[in-house]
Amino acid sequence: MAYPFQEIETRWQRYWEENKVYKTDDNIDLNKPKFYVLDMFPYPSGAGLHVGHPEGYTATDIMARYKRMNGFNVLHPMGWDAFGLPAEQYAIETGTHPRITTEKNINRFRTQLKSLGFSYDWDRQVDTTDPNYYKWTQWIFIQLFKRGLAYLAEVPVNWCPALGTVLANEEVIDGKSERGGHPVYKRPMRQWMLKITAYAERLLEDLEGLDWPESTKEMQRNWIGKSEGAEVDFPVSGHENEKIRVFTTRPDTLFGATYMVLAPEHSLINKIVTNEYTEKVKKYRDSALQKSDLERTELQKEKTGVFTGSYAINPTNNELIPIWVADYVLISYGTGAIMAVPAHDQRDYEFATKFNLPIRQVISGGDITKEAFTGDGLVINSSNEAFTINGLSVDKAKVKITAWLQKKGIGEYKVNYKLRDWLFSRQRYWGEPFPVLHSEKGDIICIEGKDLPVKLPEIKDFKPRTAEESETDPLPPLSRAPKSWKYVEKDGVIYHREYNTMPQWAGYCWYYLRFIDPQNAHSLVDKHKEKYWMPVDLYVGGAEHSVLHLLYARFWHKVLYDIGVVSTKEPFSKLVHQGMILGETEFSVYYTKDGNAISSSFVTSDGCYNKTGEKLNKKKISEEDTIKIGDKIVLQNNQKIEVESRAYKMSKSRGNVVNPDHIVTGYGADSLRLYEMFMGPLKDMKSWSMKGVEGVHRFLNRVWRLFIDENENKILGNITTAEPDTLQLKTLHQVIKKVTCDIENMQFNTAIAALMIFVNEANKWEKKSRDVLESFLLILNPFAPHITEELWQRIGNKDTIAAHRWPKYNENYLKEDTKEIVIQINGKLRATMQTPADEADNKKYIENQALSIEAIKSRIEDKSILRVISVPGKLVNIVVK
RNA sequence: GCGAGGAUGGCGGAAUUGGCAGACGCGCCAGACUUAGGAUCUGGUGCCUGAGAAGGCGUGGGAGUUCAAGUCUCCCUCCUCGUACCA
Repeated sequence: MAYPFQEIETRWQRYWEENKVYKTDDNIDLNKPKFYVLDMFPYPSGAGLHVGHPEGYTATDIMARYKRMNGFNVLHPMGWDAFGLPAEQYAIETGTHPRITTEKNINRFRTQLKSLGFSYDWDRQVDTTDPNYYKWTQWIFIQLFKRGLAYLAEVPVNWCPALGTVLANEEVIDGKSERGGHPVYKRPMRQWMLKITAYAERLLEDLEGLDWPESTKEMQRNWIGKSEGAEVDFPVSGHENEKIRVFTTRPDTLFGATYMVLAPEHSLINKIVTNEYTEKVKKYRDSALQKSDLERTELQKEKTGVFTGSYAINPTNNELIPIWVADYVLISYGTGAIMAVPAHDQRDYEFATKFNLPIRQVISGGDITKEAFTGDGLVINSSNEAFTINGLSVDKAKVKITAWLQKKGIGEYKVNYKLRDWLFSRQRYWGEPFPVLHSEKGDIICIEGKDLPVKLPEIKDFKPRTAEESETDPLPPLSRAPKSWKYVEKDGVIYHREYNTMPQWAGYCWYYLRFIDPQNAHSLVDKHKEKYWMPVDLYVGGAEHSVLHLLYARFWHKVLYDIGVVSTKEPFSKLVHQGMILGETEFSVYYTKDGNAISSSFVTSDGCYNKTGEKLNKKKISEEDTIKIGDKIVLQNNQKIEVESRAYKMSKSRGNVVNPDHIVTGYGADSLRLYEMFMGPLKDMKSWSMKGVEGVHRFLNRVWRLFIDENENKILGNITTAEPDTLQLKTLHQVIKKVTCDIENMQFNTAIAALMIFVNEANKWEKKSRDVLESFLLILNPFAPHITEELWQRIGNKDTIAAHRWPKYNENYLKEDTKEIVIQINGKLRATMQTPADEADNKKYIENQALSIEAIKSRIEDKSILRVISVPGKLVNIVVK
């Protein structure tokens, strides 16, 4: 019945492994072109592989196999991003050392990946938790430190009590932790920071030349958040020595600044607050500081703030303007203080309206009685004795006033970035130790050379102190390491080690370099090898890493470039995100408590009846119970009731997770690979369908029967060495052309469709040419490596199919004797005609032919021809009236 | 709010430069083989009208450009993703 996929797949996987068929040798022919194709390496979770993993991995595997067959040296490695929270959480819960869990999970992942037939060079696998690997992660940190790009600072950090650790800005989403969704609070803490801001401009500029999804580049641009403007000093009335420096992108509206706002954390507040307001301000600050990020932004649309009692002086007109404290100004951006121009900034407008502060229009346009005018216009109300910008456009006014500020020494042109330095320490156990030592006096020295790596010490209690007592600094697990690890004597001075560890991203930042030279004990990567293999030609992975990993890795890469370790400015020249695979489409009906069905169009997004607000029960039904009428899907037996049809993200709780192991057992790895590529375009989100798996599985069975007599279990007798006929050659060369072209463009779904067409055709042939079938196996091979190896061997070849060259198509075989020309009347298809190929491009000829066709003649005989348009080789359109 | 992407049969999706809409697969219908079929093979299958021949309508909705629009322009609706007081 079904071809013996299990036996075949096991056999060839063993063959590939034993013969190291996919090994990328260290001594390669450097004259051959190279192709470095990389997957974002996985975190080996306890849950094992899910069907999302093989999607990108199959795509890269197809590219790797295709490029090898085209004479490229291919680097196609796999490894493990194995530091991280889950193993540590498991350790906390069960006392199992994270190393044990990690090893177990890695073994499971590797077995699973091997069962899918990926052509990785397993001799190159790297593991971020391997001391031989993190030695170099630590080495890179030292390079950063030596260049002033890593520093300790007391900074307001994102403190997540539930996780017992601090998080990077990039790891906080909507005021909650990216992992787990726990609330995050701002608190000052002394932490390691990486000066990614020093690279902001280069990170922004170099995006330009990358072949990456536009959306991802745009996200990085937004994250870097470059804005141009000016910094301006405002003197504080009654405090001769104090001034408030603000950043603004709208210096042209300086005359319209009617008040100022300091962030609650601003250091000047205590100096300038008047006695009368001290108590109020303190209260406000305390409450603002206690709020989580979420409370300060998302939940609080209404502006709040308090007056300090002090006034600043608007330098353009010497007006006294009140200084307020409000949490809509963030300490972490710009200078932590703003000049408020309520007429031309919506946030300031809302604040001014609420607290009755003056609003002065300085740009013409809009209606400032209703809302702030942020558009373009001409400057008004903006002059003093010495100087005017009235009548200028916004752009010109910006330039002129900035020059004036600069001349007076009270301001200057300034570029600001939203990007902030990268908070690089975590209060966790399962991460890379920092290769530094601290002395009592606060000196920091690096650990280098033979003292690397600094290995993780053995400890028993992996728990971070989850300081609900949020006043005290959290104590990282490493602070409980044995004294022998914690203290180090050097030149008579006792140092203690760093107790924080690096975040998971650290090892992820540079693994693509280690794959090039994974065993090198002397350097991170050999210079010559690096020069040959870099940059990564194709990088495939999820869009969730658009900012985090891909920005961090680019930053480290640029540092490594600056110190001569790598030869390219950017690590990944082409990037593709595979789309998420959702579960099977589900159909559901909503019911009230009384059991009445409610049409889905009356159901709110949170599952309530929009008429009564009642929370509804959702019941999953089978597709057979539904019917589509018009553009609505309704219940078969109650067609008034609309049914909700949706595919959901796979999740354990929803019970719609598809386990790749089951597909491999039931249909084979080739079917899984083929199905995932056939589902739709790689980049698109798509939903799983078991029927679809069966469809491609049937296709592979048809391929099998194209070669094998199932009763005899041997090659069919009608496969001969005789010359193929022209039709067979044409069919073959069509599919070679289509598949070649589609693989180049990573359009695997249409490549597979073309392969299916070939098989449908070839199955009709009475006699089949062995050459033709072999060529077909070669182009099917990257998609379905096992079945093609088997048939390749059974048809009489001794060696592996992987060693053979990709077939070339020959245009001569694709030529047609006749071409079909479409005939339209007024743009509507009315007939087609076969035309000799050598006449098809002759306009006169095809027009005359078209007009002589009976079906056309009869349609136009009582009408007059206005014009005839013809496209050579394609169509004739007759315009009549 | 802002930014990006998307909407094509019953479903997943095809469709160089505007030039036969719906490739391929699923599902469905009919037939063959069969003790049987949820195996396999053959044929059919966008919708509507029609016995048929044929005709009309069709790429989220509305306008426009064009001999010709899924494809180009403008407006609108909905969906997905990202982001959110960044001065």
